[in-house]
Amino acid sequence: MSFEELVFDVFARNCTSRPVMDTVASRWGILSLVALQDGTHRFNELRRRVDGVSEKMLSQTLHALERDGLVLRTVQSTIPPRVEYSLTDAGRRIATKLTELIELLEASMPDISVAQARYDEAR
Amino acid sequence: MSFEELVFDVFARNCTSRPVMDTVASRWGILSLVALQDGTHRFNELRRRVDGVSEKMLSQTLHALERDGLVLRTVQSTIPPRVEYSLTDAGRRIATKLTELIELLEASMPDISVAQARYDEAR
DNA sequence: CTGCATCCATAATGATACTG
DNA sequence: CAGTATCATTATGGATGCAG
Repeated sequence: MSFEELVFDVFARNCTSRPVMDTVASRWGILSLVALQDGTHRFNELRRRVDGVSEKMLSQTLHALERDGLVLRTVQSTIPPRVEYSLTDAGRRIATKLTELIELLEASMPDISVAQARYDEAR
Repeated sequence: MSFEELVFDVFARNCTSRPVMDTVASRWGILSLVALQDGTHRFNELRRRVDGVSEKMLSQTLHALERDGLVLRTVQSTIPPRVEYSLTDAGRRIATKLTELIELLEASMPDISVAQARYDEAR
């Protein structure tokens, strides 16, 4: 199976890259990937780190990222079970870029806050 | 009004950067910002470019980006009206980073497709 | 401990029709 | 052209119960 010669374009309505982008750039997808950048983490560890995520959404997000080959999930069938999540090489590359985006956005927040205040003022 | 001394953290549940990140990294937020990278565009131009977006979502997304100070909206009250959208400096910085993310993701799609096929195969 | 399954409430999204 | 309004559909979130 080879996809090498295909062109992927997120601007195209039915490109297969669209759902992948939706998963990666989703609210919890971004935070999950970035939270895994400093190494392996367990489920509830991630849950605490990604403040506000529900069990259900974190589980769903991690499975989607695993399916996309960005997150690796390893299970140790001990009692109690130990499930660990980490990034694949592709996942790490994307997480790095997401971190840059987050840093840029957080650095822009002062300007953004001022713009929002001005905008809301005007109505 | 000064926000300079505040720390913004998207990982915190109630940080004001969270909704901004949601807007920027939303399905249509990303594509709208990147579509505006090569200059000024009109509403229906963007609508054609961002394949699959509904009128409502494009309108909503552009308004949110305008409120965040990332997109500039200029109206010429002629008949028919001419409304133009472009990026602000902050918008341009973020759009540049989003473009890098898109390029990275599109370049990773061959690997991702293989991973998805393997994953789906296994169930 | 790590989750999946289910039910329910609410929010986001989309299709369509209509207006200045 | 550039939207808004309305309604239908879908996604998301919270709570709870249960299993390996």
